[in-house]
Amino acid sequence: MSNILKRTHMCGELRREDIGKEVCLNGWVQKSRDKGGLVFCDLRDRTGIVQAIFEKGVSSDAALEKATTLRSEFVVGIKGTVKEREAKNKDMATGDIEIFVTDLVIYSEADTPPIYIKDDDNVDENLRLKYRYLDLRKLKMQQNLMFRHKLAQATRQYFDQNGFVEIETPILVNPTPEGARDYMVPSRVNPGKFFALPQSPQQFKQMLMLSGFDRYMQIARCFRDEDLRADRQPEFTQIDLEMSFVDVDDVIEMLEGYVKHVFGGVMNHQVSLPLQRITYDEAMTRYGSDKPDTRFGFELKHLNHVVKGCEFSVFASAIEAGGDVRGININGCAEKFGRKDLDKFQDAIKAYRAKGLAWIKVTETEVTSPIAKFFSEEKMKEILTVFDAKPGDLILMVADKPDVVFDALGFLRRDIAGKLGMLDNKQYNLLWVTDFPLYEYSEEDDRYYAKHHPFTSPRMEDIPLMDTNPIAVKAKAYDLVLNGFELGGGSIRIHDKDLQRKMFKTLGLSEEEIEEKFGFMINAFRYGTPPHGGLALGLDRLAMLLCGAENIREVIAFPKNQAATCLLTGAPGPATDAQMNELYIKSIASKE
RNA sequence: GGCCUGGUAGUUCAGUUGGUUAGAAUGCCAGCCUGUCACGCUGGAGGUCGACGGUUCGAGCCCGUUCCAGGUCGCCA
Repeated sequence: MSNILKRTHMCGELRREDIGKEVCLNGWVQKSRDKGGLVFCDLRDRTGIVQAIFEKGVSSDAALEKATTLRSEFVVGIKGTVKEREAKNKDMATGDIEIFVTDLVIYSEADTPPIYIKDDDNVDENLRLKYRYLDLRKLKMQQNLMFRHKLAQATRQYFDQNGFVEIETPILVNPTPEGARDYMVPSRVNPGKFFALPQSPQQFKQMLMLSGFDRYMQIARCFRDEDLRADRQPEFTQIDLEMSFVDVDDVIEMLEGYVKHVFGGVMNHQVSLPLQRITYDEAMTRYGSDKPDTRFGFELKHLNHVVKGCEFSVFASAIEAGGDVRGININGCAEKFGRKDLDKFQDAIKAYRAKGLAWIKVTETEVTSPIAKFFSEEKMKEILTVFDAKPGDLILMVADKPDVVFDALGFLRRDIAGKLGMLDNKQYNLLWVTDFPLYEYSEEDDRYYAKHHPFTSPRMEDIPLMDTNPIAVKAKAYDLVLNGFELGGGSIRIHDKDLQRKMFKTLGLSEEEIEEKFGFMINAFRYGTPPHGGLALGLDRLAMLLCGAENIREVIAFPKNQAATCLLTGAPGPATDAQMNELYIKSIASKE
C-alpha cells in the first residue's frame, strides 16, 4: 500500500471558508517551532505557506513524536482539520486558519540547505545557480516561472485567435556568415561539416510564408554565442511571428493588439492604442538611444549651430571633424550634484569612448562653468536658450563623433534619472521606433553590415540609394520598446529575388557565398512569393520586465552564468577521445 | 579583450593606522518551553580570511601575480 497521502488542497489556498474541512497536504517544511509538546510547522508548496499544529490529544502520539524531529526542507504529508486560529497572522494569506494535524508522514528528511529558502535573501549568484533546485523553491522564483507560463499561454491564445499557426522549425541549421557567433554542432555522418544552432528561425519562417501558411508563430528557442549581460543569455526564447500580404502598419497593428491582450490579461494594465511611434532619427536626436526610455525628460539638444567656431577648442574641433556638440538639461539639479558627482559622470561616459564632460550650473545670480571663460555673455545666453535653462538647472554637454555623443548622453540621462528616483517601475511606456537605417558602416572592416538582417526590405523610395549612399537608406524595420528596453524588433522582408541578391551584394558577399548560404532562398523566391513581414519579441526579457526583475536569470529556470556555463550540471563539459574521433575533430586549438 | 565592484564561519556581513586567541547576526547541534509565526531561554560546535608569492619582527589589512563571481564597454545580422 502506498504511504503517499492523497492531497486534497494546496497549502497556500486554504482560507477561512475551509474551516472545519478535513484536509491532506503535501509539501516542504518551511520552519518548525517546537514549543515543548506543542509544535508549529509551516508547510510550503508552490501556492504558499500554511501553519500546521501538532498537539497532545489532537495528534496521534506517533505524529506528535515525529513532529518534534521536523527540520527545514523535510518533505512531509499531513492529514488534519482546518480550524480558525487563536492568534491570527495578518501577514500570511492563510493567516486566519491553521491545520490541526492528526497524522504525519515524513517522505524524506533533508540536510541543512546551503542557501535559505526565502525570497529576500541576497545570497551569492554562484550558490543560487549551483543549487538551483533549492533556489527554485523560493516562492518568488516559483511565481516568476508561473507568471512566465501565463505569459506564454496568453501569447498562444492571442495569436491563435488571430489565425496564426504554431509551427516548429529546426534546431540544427546551417551556419550563417553574418550576425552573431553560432553555436556549432559537428555532424558525425557528414565528416568535417557542422550544424549551427539557430540564432532565430528567420529563414524558415520566410519559407513558411512562401508555402502559404499566411500567419505563423512560434515560441522559439534561439542561441547566440556572444557575451552575456544582465538581460542576455546564450540561449533564450523568442515569440517569433511572420505574416503574409502585409506592410509595416499591419504588423504593428497586430502587435499592438497583442500588447494590449497581454498587459490586460496578465498584468491587469490597460494599454491605450495606438502606441507612440517615433523614427530612429528622432529617437537618437531626442534621447540619444534607439530604445528610448520616455518616462522622464532630459531630452538632448543640439548645439553645433551655436558653438561652431567658438574659442573652446574641444567643441570647435569636434564640429570641424564632422562631430556634434549636444547636451542635456538636468532640471533643478545644479545644487544636487557636486564636483565629485560630475567627475563620476565624466568617468562613467568614458566607457562610451567620450573624452570629457562639459557642465554649466545656472543660479539666480550667476552662471558657473569651467568653460564659461571661452564664451561671451551673449554666447552663453544663446547656449542657455537652447536648453531653456532656468535658475537651478544643470547642463551637461558632450562633444565628439555623433555616435559617441549619443551613447554618452543617452547613458547619462537614464543613469541620472535613476539616481533621482525618476524610474517608476509601475509605469509602462511602450513605443515603436521606426525607419531604422538599413545598413550600418563598420570602420574596422571597412564595409556595410545589415543593421537588422539582410532580409530586411528597404523603403521602396530609397532603393536607388543602395548603390550611391547606403547609409542614408531607411528600412521597413521597427522595434518595440518598453521603458528603455528593446522588447523586440522586426521588419517587412524582401520578397523579390533581384532585390535580395542586390542586398547581399551591397553587404560584400560574393556570388559564391550568396549561392552557398542563401541560394535556396533566392531560388525559392522564383516560385511565387507573397509580400511578408514579421517580428520577434524576447519572451525572457518581457517576462523579466513585467515581473519587475532586474536580471533575466530570475525568469529562467536553469540559466547560464556570465561565463555561459551551467553551474548546476557543469555544462559545457569535455568530450571523450572516442567522441572526438567519431566527429573527426582532431585537436583543440589553444586559446591564445 | 578592456574597465568597475566584490571574495572573511553553512549564509549575510563587520573587521580602525599592519599588532595578543579574527567578531556579529542568522543558520546548525544539545537541553528547556502548550499559542508560536524573524518564537523565546541556556549551552555548544563551526574559519586554509579565494590561491600563490613578496614587503615586514609581525599581514584578513600593504604590494605583485592569479583564480572565481557579478555589472559594464566592445560584441549581440
